[in-house]
Amino acid sequence: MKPRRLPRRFFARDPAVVAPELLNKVLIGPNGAGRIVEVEAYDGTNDPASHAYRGLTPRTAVMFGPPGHLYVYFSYGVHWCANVVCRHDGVAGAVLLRALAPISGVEAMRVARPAARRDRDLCSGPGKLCQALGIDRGHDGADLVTADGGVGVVDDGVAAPDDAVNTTRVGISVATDVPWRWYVRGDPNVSRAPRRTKLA
DNA sequence: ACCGGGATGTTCT
DNA sequence: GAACATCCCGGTG
Repeated sequence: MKPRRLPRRFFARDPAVVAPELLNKVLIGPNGAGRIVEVEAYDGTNDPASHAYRGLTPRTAVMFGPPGHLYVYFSYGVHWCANVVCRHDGVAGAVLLRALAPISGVEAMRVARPAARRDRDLCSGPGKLCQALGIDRGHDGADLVTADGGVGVVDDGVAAPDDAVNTTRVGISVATDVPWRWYVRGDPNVSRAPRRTKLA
């Protein structure tokens, strides 16, 4: 099947519906492309873990805009993380892209991520995949449907898995019991669960 | 393998 | 000040 960009209406639904359907779609960035193998849904209205939960701020404005755009935020003062904006204009929601299986541009990704020892380390985390693909602040608000800023999501004919693992989200401290993380079963690029810091 | 700690901007209390 | 949708490196077993 010839690759096609996803239509706007694909994104204009609840993030928890869009997220598992994004598995096996292809994210294109400045440095290359990768198959989406891990995602998390964040609902801006009812979900205290969402950046948009407290309302519209300069940082979260993109999430309140039209669906199909990229919401890019700066994490821990070090990394960029990329989300796909969902739902309709005025209602916030997003899907965090957590891991990719590299497809093309692997050489450029290796240059962009010198710390990656193996190719499976290139895109196996939300900060890693942005560094590998060259996604940063300049892509916040970019339209994935028109691929305006060099970023886009396409369907190349690989269906979303019907046996994706559905579990709780990673790295948050509220709503930790909500099962809004999905990943491709057995894929080596899926991020490792962060080590629990020792509690007092 | 596991663990501790550092980096470091933005947002919120 | 503290928390944060993270990642990397170095020490120890």
